Amino acid sequence: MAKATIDDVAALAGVSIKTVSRVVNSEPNVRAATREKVQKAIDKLGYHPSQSARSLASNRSFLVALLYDNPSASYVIDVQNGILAECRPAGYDLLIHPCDHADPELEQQVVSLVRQSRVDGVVLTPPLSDHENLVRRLMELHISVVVIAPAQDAIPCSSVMTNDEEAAFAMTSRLLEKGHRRIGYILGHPDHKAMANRYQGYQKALMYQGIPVEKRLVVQGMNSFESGYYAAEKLLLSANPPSAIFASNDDMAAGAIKLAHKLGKKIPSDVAIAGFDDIPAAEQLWPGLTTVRQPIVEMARQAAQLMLMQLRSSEPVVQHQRVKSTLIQRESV
Amino acid sequence: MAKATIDDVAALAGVSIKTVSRVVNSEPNVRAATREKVQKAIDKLGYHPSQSARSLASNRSFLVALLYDNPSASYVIDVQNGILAECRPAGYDLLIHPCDHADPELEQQVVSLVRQSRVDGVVLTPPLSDHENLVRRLMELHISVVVIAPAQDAIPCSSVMTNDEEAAFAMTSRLLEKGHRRIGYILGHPDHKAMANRYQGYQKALMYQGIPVEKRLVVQGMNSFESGYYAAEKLLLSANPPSAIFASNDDMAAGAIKLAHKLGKKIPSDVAIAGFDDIPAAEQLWPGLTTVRQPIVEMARQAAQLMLMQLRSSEPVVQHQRVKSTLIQRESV
DNA sequence: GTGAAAGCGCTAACAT
DNA sequence: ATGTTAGCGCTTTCAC
Repeated sequence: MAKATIDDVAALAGVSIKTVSRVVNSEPNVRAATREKVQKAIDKLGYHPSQSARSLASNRSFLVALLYDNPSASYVIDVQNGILAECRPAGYDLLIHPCDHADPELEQQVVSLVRQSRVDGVVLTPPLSDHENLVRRLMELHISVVVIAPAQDAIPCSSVMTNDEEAAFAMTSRLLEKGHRRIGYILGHPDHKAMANRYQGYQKALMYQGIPVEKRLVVQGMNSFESGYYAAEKLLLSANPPSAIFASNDDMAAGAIKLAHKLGKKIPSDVAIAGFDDIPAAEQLWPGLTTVRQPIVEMARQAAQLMLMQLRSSEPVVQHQRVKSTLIQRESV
Repeated sequence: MAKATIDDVAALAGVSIKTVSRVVNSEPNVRAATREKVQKAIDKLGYHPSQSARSLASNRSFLVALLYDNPSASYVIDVQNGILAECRPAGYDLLIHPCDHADPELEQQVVSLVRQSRVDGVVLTPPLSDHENLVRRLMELHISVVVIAPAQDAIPCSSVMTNDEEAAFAMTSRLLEKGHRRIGYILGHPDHKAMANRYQGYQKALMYQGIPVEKRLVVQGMNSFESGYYAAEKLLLSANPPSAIFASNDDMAAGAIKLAHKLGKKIPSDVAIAGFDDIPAAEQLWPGLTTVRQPIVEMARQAAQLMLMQLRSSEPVVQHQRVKSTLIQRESV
């Protein structure tokens, strides 16, 4: 059973290759008896259709690409798993393609990828989701494009959105309920536009309670653990330190927690700390990190579903899904 | 510039398609002038060769698959990145394929993948690296197979090995130097044979100092954070608790640290805790986790190099690389 | 409900 | 150094 081809199967089953093709692709217009006969031949020969051959003939690769530029391993893995959960049963394989959102040649590289590998669709994660030129370029190639968690729904392709602003509003409100009035905020990477939505939520919650947003309580972070550590340093070593810190992602919150420990501050009594994302480390930290959980796997699944939908209907289908994040209460707040 | 084919390029350049093919594949026997002429036509038309067509014609897919069954996101991402760093420049794309090492149908699924997608090579990570039947099956398909960190070098294919036993020996010795005499050990998942090597190192270090291995100080873990937490519970709540705990991976060590905090024990004065792997969380924890760093990205790169080497030489090439892990001293020991 | 013929866009083996 | 001729293993179109 070296490598059976469709001809071998057809010969063994005593039918034409077209009929075998019909059976393999679950097409109609085959008598049950014929179908069974063919199936038997397939099993006996251990026949597996060649992707390359069917790609060439049908001009579809059954390949989906995931483009990402995200340092968070857990995020990427969750996205991969979510996409695969939908794509695999549908017969699509996943090509992964990490890239640099700031690379001026990004667009061209991606075009090469799409043209060469003939991928049928592309999924983008933040911050690529907000790279309008890239999205436009991709759509010109007439392939299916879906973006995960774009900052705005202005993007002209299907997307799965989150309620980041709302969730950040809720978290800030929670801090407020606990009696905190001076709440430090660690901003996310400026290239990640979605991070701005979280900051919006923070501001709105404060304003809602008539509390002014103090510039000195808002410091820049870059999404990394280290940047969170240093941002927290600015906050906690200042003349009038905040009683709580809300970091716009968990890695930075982890940095803040580590600094608090170093300074001998008790969490949450001396300083409460909140994060955003619910990375695996969030529950491993001491104390457990109160944060916002994004249903990443679910988002990726929905993105893949949108993609498959588009792939099936020859017409371009643009649809926007929305998922909800939830507040996870642990011990750090 | 809808979709140029090799014929379009040949026509525009005024040469035969074979010459275009030569230029595209950087083959010899083309005059510099001709090469340039063809290149210009390629650029002008925005020509990208079709993978499907060349796969079908050459019987190579330029696709490599990564098979893994590993819950650690950082591990998988590191492996992916390492492989891509080598494969991409060589023109190979990466297909990812998470799977279940305990699934009785695993072998068949993998065979399907390889036959259908016509992948040229497969990389396996633990615990798949020790799945002898799977490896054998894969090799029967005459594709290039490389395993990362197998427990033994008995596997009949190329591999990149680690010195787990040695590193565990070193870590245990470090604990001994610090004066610890009762060192608890949290075993890894029994299906991960490589974990047994770490335990070997622990035992040998103790024996080397004439210290008997106490059964009560060795508890079973399952590689997860939770299992580490419960294993540490058994150890620390026992009648005569150890003064140090060596967990065979970082996730379990993190669990042990969390429990120690809960019990109000100071780390490392009340109980020292050591891990293995150096996951990103290791430095984010409080106190920082003393652990063993495996050069995962480097291992993956080497694995990819072995694979590419094999892919280039038609003969099967079996080669074994060995990388060294290093002890990372932080504050938990 | 089934089949025959014509490619898909390349590479391989052999000319020239 | 360059060109010609066959396929690779399927899907598509159209005939029966």
